[in-house]
Amino acid sequence: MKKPDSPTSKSIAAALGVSVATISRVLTRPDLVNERTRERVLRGIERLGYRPNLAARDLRRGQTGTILVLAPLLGSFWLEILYGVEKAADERGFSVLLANTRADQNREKAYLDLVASHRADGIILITAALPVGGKSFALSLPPVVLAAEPLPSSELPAVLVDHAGGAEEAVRHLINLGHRRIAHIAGPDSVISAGARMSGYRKALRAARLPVDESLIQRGFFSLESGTIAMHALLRQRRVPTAVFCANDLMAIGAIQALKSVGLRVPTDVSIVGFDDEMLAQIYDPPLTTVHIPRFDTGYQAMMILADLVAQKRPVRSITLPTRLVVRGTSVAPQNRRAAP
Amino acid sequence: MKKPDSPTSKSIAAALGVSVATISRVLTRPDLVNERTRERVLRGIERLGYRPNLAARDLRRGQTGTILVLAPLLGSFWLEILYGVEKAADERGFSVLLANTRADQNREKAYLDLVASHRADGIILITAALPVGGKSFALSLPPVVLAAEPLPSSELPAVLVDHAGGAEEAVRHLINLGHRRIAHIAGPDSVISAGARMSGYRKALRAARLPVDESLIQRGFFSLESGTIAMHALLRQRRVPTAVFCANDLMAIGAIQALKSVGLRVPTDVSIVGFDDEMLAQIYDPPLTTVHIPRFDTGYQAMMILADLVAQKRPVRSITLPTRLVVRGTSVAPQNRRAAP
DNA sequence: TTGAAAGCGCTACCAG
DNA sequence: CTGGTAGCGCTTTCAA
Repeated sequence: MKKPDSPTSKSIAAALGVSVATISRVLTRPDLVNERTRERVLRGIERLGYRPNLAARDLRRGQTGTILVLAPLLGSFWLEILYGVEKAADERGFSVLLANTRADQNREKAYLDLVASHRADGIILITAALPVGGKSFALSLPPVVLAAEPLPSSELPAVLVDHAGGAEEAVRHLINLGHRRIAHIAGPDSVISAGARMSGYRKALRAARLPVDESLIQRGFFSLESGTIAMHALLRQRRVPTAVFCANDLMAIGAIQALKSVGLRVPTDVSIVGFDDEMLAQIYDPPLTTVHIPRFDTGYQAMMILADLVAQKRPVRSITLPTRLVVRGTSVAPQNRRAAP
Repeated sequence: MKKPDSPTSKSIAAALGVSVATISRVLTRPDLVNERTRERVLRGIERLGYRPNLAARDLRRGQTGTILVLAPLLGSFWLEILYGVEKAADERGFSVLLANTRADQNREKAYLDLVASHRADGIILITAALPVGGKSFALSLPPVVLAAEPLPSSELPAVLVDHAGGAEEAVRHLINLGHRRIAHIAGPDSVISAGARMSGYRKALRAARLPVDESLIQRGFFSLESGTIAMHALLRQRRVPTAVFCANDLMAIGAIQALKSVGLRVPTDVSIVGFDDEMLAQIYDPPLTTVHIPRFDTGYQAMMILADLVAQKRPVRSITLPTRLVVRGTSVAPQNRRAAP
């Protein structure tokens, strides 16, 4: 029985007749090593299957090469952001720790501590609604970058999305189609981006000199059911809207289902526009007109900023990414009912 | 200017007038410490905001308390497995590193190395189709648990799903409804579970003494488009099937869209059953009859097994989880066309 | 019950 | 260009 212990720099050094310092240099600053020794060491490492112990390296360097992605829940929406983070992390030589806080403050705190505990160098916070532990948080702040969703009154660097602009474009699209009575199914007040989407809706209406009818604004919770309920409420109005702009795709689909359930057709009777452009939007029947959010890019940029932050490179700025309207099958010009037989 | 360095066990020990050993013991073996000292140390730790340096702990212990989840791509399907892994990891005190191999062998190799590099203690492999670096892999094997998808000829502990049983139940459901001409849109040959689903299909047919018509079996690639294409191929058969069992939900929806495009209705003209029970299946119109896979549980169990493996606890076994048929709106008894006017 | 001290494996500094 | 070596902060004997 031999020792099945994995080789260390020391054992490799001994086997090759060089010092551990040389092993280390070959791996981290190869330019400082004579080419022939370097080759020899490299071959030895390969042959003996040596892998540097990153725990030791981390300890010595005081860094981990790992970042933490913290999300309150992990829907398919956030998943794509994660892809982007991963891609960038890969390029910058970081590993990605993933943690799901399930919107629990305690869990969140615990995960934030991972940075203080030297398990990660920084954090990408993908969150909505949930403020992070108040002021005490801001004090001993680890490197944090916000992704996709702003936090109230926070100076943290962030990669944001132009929710208001996207909403405005969506509603303008409806207006250009000829709609005059356009409703809005909004997201919860607690979510900042939901507010931004609503203000975009209002702005587009005002820009077209259309009245903003508050009874045409219903609030939902981003769930399919809440979209259905909101739509039914809209249907009870004296004059039913000819189009509805929904704050996300799921509620848009809920609205469509409500419409179908009372025998109204989309888009013939009512046009619907969603927000987010989830996979769902493309696949649904009819395919949903919606506002695309550059999720992958959001994650990618956030990771890049975080990497700079950790390396204390350039001064960090926040950036806002544009959205893009994707016109599919749920938005058409309003049909003049009286023209029908 | 004071040192903004984070406190270490040494600095805490000095501040409290105890030795570093005591600090360590309070945190890891509190029972070995006198109650009063323990209280005092705990308070001191709290007050000074001490967090043990996990890199140092990892180095000393030779373990990291971190596991790696390796997935070839991260669809919403895998996401729920991830939830389960996370939950269990949380319970067992592990952190979760996430890596997306994008089905690239090199990246996969690199990530596998994270264990050898002491960045993680073990791996949960969520994969399909892709064999992992051949025999050399099996040699210096880190603790690995397979989730959801078996690997060809592998002895690795795994949490599997009874794909064949689920498929059989789905087809039996169709048969019980009165269908006799049931087609199958299969997944790619390279995916083992796709094969299992097909064999379940065959088995159900045989059990009902129904002929297995090979022309009624079309192959797809788990994508929506491939489902559409396969359905069109089925439509070209001399006698169109009255029901189609699809190897996943996406292809089922592709099939439905193909049917709609030629003016056939689901389920009136043709019944459709999917597999996986993705969120999509519930939301789609009509809602899809499909086979539910216990994804969360799969991840949860896999993590539990891995934790045991890492701790070298009980001998590790593989387990197979059952599926569950979810009857929704796309499967009904076949309509007798001749009875129509 | 507590303290002193020996490393875990690596990197980076200092000599040569 | 290379080697020797001092720690990084922690856990864990071994003594007291």
